[in-house]
Amino acid sequence: MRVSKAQAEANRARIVVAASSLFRERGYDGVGVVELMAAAGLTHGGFYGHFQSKVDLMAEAAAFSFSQSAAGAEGVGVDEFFRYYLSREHRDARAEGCTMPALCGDAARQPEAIKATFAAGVEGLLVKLASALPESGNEDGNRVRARTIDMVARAVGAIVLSRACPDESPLADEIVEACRLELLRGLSTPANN
Amino acid sequence: MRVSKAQAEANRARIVVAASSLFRERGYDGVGVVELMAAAGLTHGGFYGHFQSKVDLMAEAAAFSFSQSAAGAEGVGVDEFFRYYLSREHRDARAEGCTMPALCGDAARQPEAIKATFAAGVEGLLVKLASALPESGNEDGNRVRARTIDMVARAVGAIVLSRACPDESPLADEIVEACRLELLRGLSTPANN
DNA sequence: TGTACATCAGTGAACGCGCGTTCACTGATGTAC
DNA sequence: TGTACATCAGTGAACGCGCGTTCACTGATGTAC
Repeated sequence: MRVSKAQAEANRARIVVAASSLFRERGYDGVGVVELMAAAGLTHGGFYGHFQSKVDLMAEAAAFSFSQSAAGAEGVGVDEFFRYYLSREHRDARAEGCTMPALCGDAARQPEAIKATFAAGVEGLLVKLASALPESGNEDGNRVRARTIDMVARAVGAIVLSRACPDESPLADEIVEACRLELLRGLSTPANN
Repeated sequence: MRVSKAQAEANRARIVVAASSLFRERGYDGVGVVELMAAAGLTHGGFYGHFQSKVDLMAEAAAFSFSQSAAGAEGVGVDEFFRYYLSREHRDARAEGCTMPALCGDAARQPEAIKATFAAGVEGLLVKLASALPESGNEDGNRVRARTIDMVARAVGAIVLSRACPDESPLADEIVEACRLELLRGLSTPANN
């Protein structure tokens, strides 16, 4: 059942796309190779023709979702970015949402290759946000960088904490809302201390 | 090989203590019942005499580590609390550190009983911190609560992101340090916006 | 352009392994007399 | 206080299951002539 080279490449791409969603939704240990391949319309035996190992796909899926997020955030203001990031919609959209709150906990226990992919994803987001931040005359680059890191940590932490609470619990909603308000407030009155 | 009632109770407690560390270090899926029991000096067969299921122990271990953290933070200033929380020591001490950055990602995919335990742990920390916060005349209770939630999210997010970076990478250290500085700065100049 | 054949993407059975859980058994504890 | 026996905490073999990975095979693709 050989398949054209173009078809094979498309199949491979479909595996990566499906994996990036399934992993975000259920974690690296929560999805097996059989299900990963089935989600791309294939059977599991062909997996090792495309990837060296499951860990290999984990890294590639993470890289894909980071680049996808970066593309999606193109031309979006910092304000707008966090307004969506810290929303109930984003919290509930695990499969399509940001990879960081979905998989950083898992990534921390994975091989260095995966952690390197995550670090690159974080760095990419930091650079993008820092450059999109409204200019503030009396701030040096270090301070802008520190504030950007802090904002990302707040946003990731809020989603992580909110998702760990029972579905529909008041605390889950309170967390994303409090963090959104506080973060946006800080954004409108930049570094005055 | 029956054992005295007191001994059995002590054994059970040792299982919970060992589990709370092992789960934090390697995640819920990363430690099996055999290893959990071995860490308490027992064999796996006796597990179901103490707990209904592995999930049961997961909830109990989380409750234990939250109450342990609460006891350890007794009488500690907010300032001092976050100074340690956002340190490389804490980031590297996964097995003994805060349960939130270690297991919230896993908890999000677990049954509601576990998520309820996490929500209770978060709520407990929020109450403790809010009451320990230095009084600020012109802030109402809602604002204090929101700022407390925001601080916890920042701290948890920073540890989560830092641990997802390769060990010894500059970014891993930069994240905890930037967040510590920003958070402490905000603490010393309370809500002026 | 048409034919003959080598290539190789995808299939599905099979591998060893560790998982959570069950259960018949052991033997010290705790109780009844 | 001492003896006889029921209780039950802990043991370790066994269960079915799903995991990541391998491999002999199939048959359409792509190539050589």
